[in-house]
Amino acid sequence: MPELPEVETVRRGLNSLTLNQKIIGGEVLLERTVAQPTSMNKFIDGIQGNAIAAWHRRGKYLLAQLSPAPGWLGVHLRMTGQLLWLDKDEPLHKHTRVRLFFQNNKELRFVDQRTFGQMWLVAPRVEIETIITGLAKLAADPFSDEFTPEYLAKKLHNRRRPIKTALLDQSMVAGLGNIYADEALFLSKIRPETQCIDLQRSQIASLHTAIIKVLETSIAAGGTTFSNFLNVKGVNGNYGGVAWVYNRTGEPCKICGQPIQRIKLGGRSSHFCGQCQPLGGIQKSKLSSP
DNA sequence: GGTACTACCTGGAGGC
DNA sequence: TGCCTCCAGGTAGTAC
Repeated sequence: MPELPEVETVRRGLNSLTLNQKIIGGEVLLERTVAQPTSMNKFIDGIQGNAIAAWHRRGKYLLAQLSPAPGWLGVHLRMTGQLLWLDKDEPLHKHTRVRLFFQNNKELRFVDQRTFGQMWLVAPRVEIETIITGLAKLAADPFSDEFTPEYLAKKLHNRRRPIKTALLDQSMVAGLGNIYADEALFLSKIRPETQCIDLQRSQIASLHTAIIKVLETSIAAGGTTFSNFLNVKGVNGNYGGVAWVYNRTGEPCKICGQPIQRIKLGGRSSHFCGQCQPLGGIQKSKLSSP
């Protein structure tokens, strides 16, 4: 399930492979993948003849800046979406949803098993947030100057909800998902069900550091090995091998040896170590690397 | 306004 | 072997 590090890995790959090459056509194989415009012909007509000047990322959204018509192509991978840069004659995968044809027999292919992923075409001179409405709700990016311990403390101030649920809320922190929320909470020794209002300032500062650290570690590893994440060349990431708690239910904690526990919060699985992440307590740090 | 819950969707795993 | 049920999870919409 692509989160910020996976989306950033894809963005970097796309920027190295797809820029300044004319889009000569396309094909929409699953209509609901394209959220805007609702007409498939308008989508293809609007995008062809352009090239991609640069790929940007906001939270988990990928935004392609089009040229010469200064519009945008927005992509959200949701759960299982993949953007693959392939030769046009590569056999079609069963879950291929959208194809964009480039010069030189190349193709950008959107493959998405669970069909949650979406694409938007934003016409020139149209405010991007009016089309991709999720962008307007995004909080600060963890790698932005705006994302400081004070910013995080302000966001969590007086909130009566579990910190894990808050971290998954994109209006609190942009880009975190289930994997890295669990990992960041482990690194900061905070139990997932801890109410935001009960967090001490030092815990929030620790959490702020942990969020950045875990995201940087994963980006350096090329994203996660979990699920079916692939970069634009179809290669899996390497983060899974160094995960502290995610997807390790019952396995020994890498710090204390206690079995990793799993609970449900907000309908999502949360993984934690009951010893290293005591309820309401702050433990002396022993964490360095797995 | 803040929070919790549900639907969307497909394929794999597990039980019978 | 085949069928059924449950589970995974990001986001939008809805209810309270």
